[in-house]
Amino acid sequence: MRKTPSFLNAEMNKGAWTALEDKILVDYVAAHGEGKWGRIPRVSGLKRSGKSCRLRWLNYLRPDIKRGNISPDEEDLIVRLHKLLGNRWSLIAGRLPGRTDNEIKNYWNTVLKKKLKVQKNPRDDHCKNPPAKTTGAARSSDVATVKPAMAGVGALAIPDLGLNGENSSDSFSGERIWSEELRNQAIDFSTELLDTDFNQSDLWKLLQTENEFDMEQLQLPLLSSEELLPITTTLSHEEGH
DNA sequence: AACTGGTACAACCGCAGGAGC
DNA sequence: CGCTCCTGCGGTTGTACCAGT
Repeated sequence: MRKTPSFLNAEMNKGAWTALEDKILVDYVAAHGEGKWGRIPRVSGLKRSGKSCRLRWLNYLRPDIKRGNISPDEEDLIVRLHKLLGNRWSLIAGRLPGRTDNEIKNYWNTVLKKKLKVQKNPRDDHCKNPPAKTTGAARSSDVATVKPAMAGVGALAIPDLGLNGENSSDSFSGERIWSEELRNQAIDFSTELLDTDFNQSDLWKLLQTENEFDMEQLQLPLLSSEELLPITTTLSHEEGH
């Protein structure tokens, strides 16, 4: 791989961005759009590498960045996605609107790693956050008729509420109930997977090649019948056209 | 008030892969 | 086919901030 010429490196600023640099970058993107990051130093005179500009824009300056703490719902989703995808931060971030891969990665490394470690060794935390067990209220057979793998992938994001409406604890957050918004988002994810040619998708190939996809092993709650409804409806619609 | 250790997060680095020539 | 450029990803580092002593 080619490296940036040393004479350019010598001129590049490093470290924290100044307000002026931010403004130059924002102005550039407003005028030229995203992409072609390597041209920014030449065109705008900004003494930052293209990579640095891209990172600054994506992780900080982009207008749709969601500021503030990660909500418990988002935290749950991160944990579930991480169980399935591993350290694919960009994929995980793709399911959390307004959050960046860098932010999620940092959050995982500084917060969630410790939380999960405590859950694995509850004595360390004297049962403050006892690890919940998967109830298995919704069995894998429930999804067997609707392209089980796909339904399962979507289901990873949805805590099982139980067929009778009572909350069963999920693998991370105990008995807390997800917000309607995030639940809908997770169901959208499932539907999206069905809408797309999932068997050809990168995610599907990844799951197959890496043999990571095992819902039982992951102890992830599967979709209840209620939650499967929007998916089965979509599928019936597709197959019946 | 000064020091210290821990935490959170911004930023950098190396690498891989795709596109265009 | 190989080279160059560009983009994106994940791991790691640097540092500001904060709480505790």
